[in-house]
Amino acid sequence: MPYCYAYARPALTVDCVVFGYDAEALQVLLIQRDLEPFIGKWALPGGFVRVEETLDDAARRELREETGLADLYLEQLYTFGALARDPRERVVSVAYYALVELFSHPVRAATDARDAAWFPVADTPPLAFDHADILAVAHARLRGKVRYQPIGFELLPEKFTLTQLQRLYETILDQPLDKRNFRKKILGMGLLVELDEVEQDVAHRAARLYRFDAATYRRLCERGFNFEL
Amino acid sequence: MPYCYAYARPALTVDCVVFGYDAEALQVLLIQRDLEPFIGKWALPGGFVRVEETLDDAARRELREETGLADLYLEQLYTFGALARDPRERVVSVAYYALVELFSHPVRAATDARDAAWFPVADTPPLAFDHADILAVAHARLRGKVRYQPIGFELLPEKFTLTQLQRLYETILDQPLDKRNFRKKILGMGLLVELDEVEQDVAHRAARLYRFDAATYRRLCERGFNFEL
DNA sequence: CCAAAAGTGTTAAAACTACACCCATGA
DNA sequence: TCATGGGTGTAGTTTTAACACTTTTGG
Repeated sequence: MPYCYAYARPALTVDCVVFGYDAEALQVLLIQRDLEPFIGKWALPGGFVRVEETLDDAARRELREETGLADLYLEQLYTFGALARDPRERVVSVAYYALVELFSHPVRAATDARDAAWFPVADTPPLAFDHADILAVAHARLRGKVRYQPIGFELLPEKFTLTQLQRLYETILDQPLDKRNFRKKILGMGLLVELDEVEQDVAHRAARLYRFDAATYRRLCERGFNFEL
Repeated sequence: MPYCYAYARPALTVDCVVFGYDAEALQVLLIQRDLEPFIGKWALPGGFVRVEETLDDAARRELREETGLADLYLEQLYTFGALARDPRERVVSVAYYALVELFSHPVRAATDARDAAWFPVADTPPLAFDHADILAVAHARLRGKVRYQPIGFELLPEKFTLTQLQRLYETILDQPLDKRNFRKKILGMGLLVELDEVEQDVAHRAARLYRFDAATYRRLCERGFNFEL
């Protein structure tokens, strides 16, 4: 035990709530623990923060190590510090949430994880630690944030149809949206580029594809533009 | 050094950004450090998290110890984990922000603090550590949150005039508001109770006093009400 | 030709913005 | 009686909400 301090210190971890979207429901990436405590239980990916890495770096490293995911939208969520979160000892955890396009990012279990898999947010298995609380906070944050930041696009492929986008918003906000009003509003912002492409392999009229124009968004933001709904 | 661990652990602190409002400007409560490092410099109140207390408890305890403040609106802000935040060693800090009615809560310096005083947010002395960054994040959060949560009332006395409320919003949002439109909107929400009292000791017509009706607000929230602007 | 989803405008109601004068009070 | 801020309404504009049919395509 070579690391000694004058006062007791809580352990510090990061936990990541990774959201994906599969045209049916909002999904969350869980790992099945291969370590005590809660061995065999499903949990959020995460682990201890090293003393020489930032919190963001720790979150990205743990995600890479435990699930194989890299290069995703990641943002700090909240820090959980209840006394009995972890049965072993006092552990404070900085939670992050991430958004990823589910299909183009296959996941694989690795370090400390027996398995890694997607579950519908509304229907997860029982989770280890206070991870159900963390998931609930993350879900609430996503619902709130999606209305005034264009982060929904992180959950879709680069090219998408307006109907896909609408379904995504309907799923996250859990309310139906009017098709014409939705299109008017979203196109009116001028943040979508209409592509010369349409959907493939559908048994009906193919929809036009669009992509989100991040450069224009940044430019508009500088001029005081606010994304909304 | 009786506390030893198998891996190195960052130290964990809390820091508090306490906002007040004095009819002129938004103020922040700072303490003058009486300890190394940054001895003599102004800083946010805060300190180490004890292993047997929650983060919220630590924030409240440090505020009480260093400034004498208790019973205020307190909310977690963000966790700061840059590698060189503290020149001594790796320290991760969970930042909180608090709102307090400035006049009825006198502050006094105490533990580890040579002095405690209010400064205009827009004109603080140079701050220790990364506390200027923390203050900036807290200020941005306050500006954002005040629009869709009725937290501005925490900065005013229990009984206030509509003009005081309007000035507060103008100060926080840093933009002028139209008097008639502001009154129409805020009264239209039905969250203010008109009292049978008016201002005292003013050299002109005395304004009616109101108070925020927290009970009604909670009731409306349950029915899906959303405070806005 | 049928099924399925794409795409497209209008209208009424509500919300927002801009704006100016009289009133009450104390000095 | 004057200076100071308190209190009040309306009209034009913009935004939002509700709503249904025709088109395209593949099976």
